[in-house]
Amino acid sequence: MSNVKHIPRAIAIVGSTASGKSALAMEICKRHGGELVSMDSMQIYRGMDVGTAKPTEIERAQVVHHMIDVAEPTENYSCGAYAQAATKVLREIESRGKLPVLCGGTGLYLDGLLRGGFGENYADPALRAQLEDFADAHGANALHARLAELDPESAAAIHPNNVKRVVRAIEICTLSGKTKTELDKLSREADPQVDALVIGIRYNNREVLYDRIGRRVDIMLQEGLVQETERLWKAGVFEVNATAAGAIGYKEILPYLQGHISLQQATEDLKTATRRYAKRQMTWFYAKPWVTWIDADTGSGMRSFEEIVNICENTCKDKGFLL
RNA sequence: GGGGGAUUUCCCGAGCGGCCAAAGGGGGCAGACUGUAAAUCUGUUGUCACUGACUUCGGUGGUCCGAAUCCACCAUCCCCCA
Repeated sequence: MSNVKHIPRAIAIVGSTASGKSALAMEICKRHGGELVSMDSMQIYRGMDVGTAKPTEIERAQVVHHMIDVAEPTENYSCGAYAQAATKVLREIESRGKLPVLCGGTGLYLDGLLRGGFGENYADPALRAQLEDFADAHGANALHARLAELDPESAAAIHPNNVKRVVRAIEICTLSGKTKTELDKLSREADPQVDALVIGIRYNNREVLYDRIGRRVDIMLQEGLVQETERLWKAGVFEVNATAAGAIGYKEILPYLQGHISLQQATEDLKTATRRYAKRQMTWFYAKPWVTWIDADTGSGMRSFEEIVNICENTCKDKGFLL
């Protein structure tokens, strides 16, 4: 039979938005012949550049970037599709003798990659719509009861009010012919797709991070976030109920374009939404025992970029991911 | 100068004599999340020695067994007449 399947090794850099993870990942790539693999559910989409803080042309010329601009904003990408495509990319990078460096803030995508076992992408928009209508008509609890019949364990794990998740779980059970619980179990037992050293950038002083977020938003506005949103609007992104329409930035600017609120209000909303998102990312990553944390700020203030890069390199060396 | 309406907990905003530490929303804080995830959802949000006590509803003083809710005056803001 076959030998043990080779699993690509990779360094993964995670953290909340505006944490500085991209700059760190770029630097690691430059120094060690790496190629960057984005783990970002929104940089996936073409034409969403300013709002997703996508790497610039210059940056992409300096370091090869993957998993960016692989789908249209009007289509719906998925975690499963990401896991499969990214796994392939990682293998290719390694076969080229380069170092794969994953970087991004979409925790679910990282999970998908680490756990593996994703097969077919179970999705049926018509069924989905039908289930949503059922919830509207009969209430969230009634829909939840349907899931409880199909897959009691999933039902127990998902709050009845979380209609979106309940719908998705029923969709998966229906299309796969298995319970979601069974599929999760299979995925847990499957071989991991990547052997990754996950490094997280952390801010002990939240104000420091929030300042960075504020500044980043101001820059996005200067770089044409409003115009970009308008382009997406005209392309119909907001009409088709696309995943991309839920991206922070466009969602907050749209009411301004529609004349409902002032640009100042939209800017404030955007900053608030970004801060809240950052908090959710922190909650997600803090709960993962396998993240090795680097403190971006110490008791005496912000660390220099140089210092952060050095700590990261040393950590990678200690764990055998860099020579 | 005269008449009317406001003032509520971080913000917006309900409440119009007891069931009010005060609805609801926002924000904050904490959390969940393996298949749409920058999404979605949950809890919590006056203080404390916390199944109870204490301090809050512009200010001061009243009425009442009892007031955020009624009365008087003061302060600030808005509208109308002049």
